[in-house]
Amino acid sequence: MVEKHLLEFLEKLQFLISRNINIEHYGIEKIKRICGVDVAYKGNIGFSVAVSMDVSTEEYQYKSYSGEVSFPYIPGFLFMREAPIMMKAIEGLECDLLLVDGHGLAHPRKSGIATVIGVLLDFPTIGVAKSRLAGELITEGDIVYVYLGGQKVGVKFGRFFYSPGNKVDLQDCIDLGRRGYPKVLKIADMLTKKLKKE
DNA sequence: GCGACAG
DNA sequence: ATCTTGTCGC
Repeated sequence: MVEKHLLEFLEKLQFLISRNINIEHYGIEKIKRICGVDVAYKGNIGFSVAVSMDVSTEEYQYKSYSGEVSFPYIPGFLFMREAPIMMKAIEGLECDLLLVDGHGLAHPRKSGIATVIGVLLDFPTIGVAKSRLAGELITEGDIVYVYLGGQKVGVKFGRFFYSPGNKVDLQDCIDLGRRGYPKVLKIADMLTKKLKKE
């Protein structure tokens, strides 16, 4: 159980982080290497895997980290549970853009796990989630947007949600989403589950 | 009070 | 996320 005063404190940190987001166009086409990070669990042990892949050759390398995870999963506070071990797995890998399993701006306080990691590392990140956390879906033309507080904070392609973490913009999310579910995340998910079995 | 709720 | 077999559908 997590005390109310701690969550209120964490909310303040999230507002601080959200005020430090840099929304700017990156340009998906300029990416040489792309990274993806995911986590799987076996009881209270978390296994995180970060995959770095060359966009043109699809050659990839990965790094993993495992350790006890004590913070519980609380909607809106996923970063406290997974960001620490995700960042350990990412450490040392080289890439231009990092994809995080979870939301970025499409969060109640515009501070999803992809945003937290992006701001802490001062690095370009995009959150890719499998389900909605906040906001409403509005279709405009051929794009389904996630609206929150009257502004577009993400997009939905197929069954996946893409939202800016840091140093990218909605257009980058659209360009990424149109390419289908990122291979690096698929590989990271696969490795993460394989790792916890051994 | 009730429903919603990333992984 | 995880617990879990077969099964309906593209």
